[in-house]
Amino acid sequence: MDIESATQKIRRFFRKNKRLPSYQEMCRLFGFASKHASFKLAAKLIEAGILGKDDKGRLIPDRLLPSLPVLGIIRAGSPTAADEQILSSVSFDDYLVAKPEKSYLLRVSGDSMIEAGIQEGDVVIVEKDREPKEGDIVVASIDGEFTLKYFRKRDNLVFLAPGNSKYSPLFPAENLTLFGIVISVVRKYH
Amino acid sequence: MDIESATQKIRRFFRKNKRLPSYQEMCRLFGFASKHASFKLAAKLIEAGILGKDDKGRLIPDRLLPSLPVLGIIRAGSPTAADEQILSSVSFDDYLVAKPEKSYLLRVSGDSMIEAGIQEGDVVIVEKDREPKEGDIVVASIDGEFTLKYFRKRDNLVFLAPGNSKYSPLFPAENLTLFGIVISVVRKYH
DNA sequence: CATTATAGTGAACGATCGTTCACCTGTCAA
DNA sequence: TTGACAGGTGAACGATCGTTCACTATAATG
Repeated sequence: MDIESATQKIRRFFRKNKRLPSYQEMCRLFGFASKHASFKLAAKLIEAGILGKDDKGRLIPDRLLPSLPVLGIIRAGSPTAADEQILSSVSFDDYLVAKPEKSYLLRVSGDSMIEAGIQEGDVVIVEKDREPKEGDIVVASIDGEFTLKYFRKRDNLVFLAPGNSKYSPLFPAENLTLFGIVISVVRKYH
Repeated sequence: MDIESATQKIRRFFRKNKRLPSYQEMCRLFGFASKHASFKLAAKLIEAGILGKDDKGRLIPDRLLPSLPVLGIIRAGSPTAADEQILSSVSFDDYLVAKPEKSYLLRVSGDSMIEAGIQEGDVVIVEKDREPKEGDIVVASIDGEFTLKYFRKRDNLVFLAPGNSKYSPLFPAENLTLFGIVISVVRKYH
């Protein structure tokens, strides 16, 4: 049983059960008859940095989580491994949603932010209770209308600007309520 | 100890340790002196659908995972809970990356796909070993140049089209190698 | 051939696991 | 005042946990 296929099997187990297998379960997973075989294999995985250990000796995932390789574009040539490893080990959940208790998702309808690269059908992650800065994309209700727009502030004048030259900026006549600022955008093609 | 604050503490533990606490650890977490108190509290959380149980009696997360509310835009009015719950319980990892073993990440440079809503600095998730269909966005090497473009096929003529009217379509003179098709896009603002 | 290393078996240990049971409070309604 | 009940304590159980040790089988090396 080589390390790579073992990693793959453990990863599959972890994705399915949301936890790591015990040594006993690894035996079923790998076809071992003895727990000690799993124990030694796990030691190798720890050595390889794929698994880790708790303060109290329990197995914990380390580089087991979907660590997609991050490639960089070199102008001419094939894609090569990028030096930055920011995304490689972190889950998208942690990467995209900093404060899950203050966030919600919104499926975008309309084309008012299309020049900002936000299309119909995209999902935006919105964080509440945060002071918007000039240029942020915000979810707002302006005079009863509910929209996704740029937050603009010019000489103490606050208004909402669309990311689409077909539309005009919105100046609040009566009421402007902010429901949060957009911290990330997600799009899925297939 | 009410259910909500217990859920919050367990969620915090799970995010930190990538696993659920044992009843003993819950005692430290909740300030209990007896495991049985944790046991009964966990029973309530299971009743509430927040936790679940394994085939073998182990605790597993159910609705504990970061379940961001998905809101929908009603034309006039405040955002309300959307009927679709696709995203609510699924992690972004599972949502965005269908086949992690065949995927990689690419940080986008350049503006050649800006009209497709893909900007400089965005991260695209690319899946390898997949036959591109007309209109797919692909990562390709054309005559030694490495790019992100639309895959076009017209009357058996294959070429690459940019998502930016400033640029022209690229017709392969010698060589066209595909490195995968873009299945999702991720952008982070803050 | 002998030797060393690698991989797996199998038994055993103390610790921790989930679970059950009996008991001890308070609080609130009858 | 009484009884029921919910919430927490504490001890106990068998099962499983991680870990250790001694042993076997196979392959590679000299």
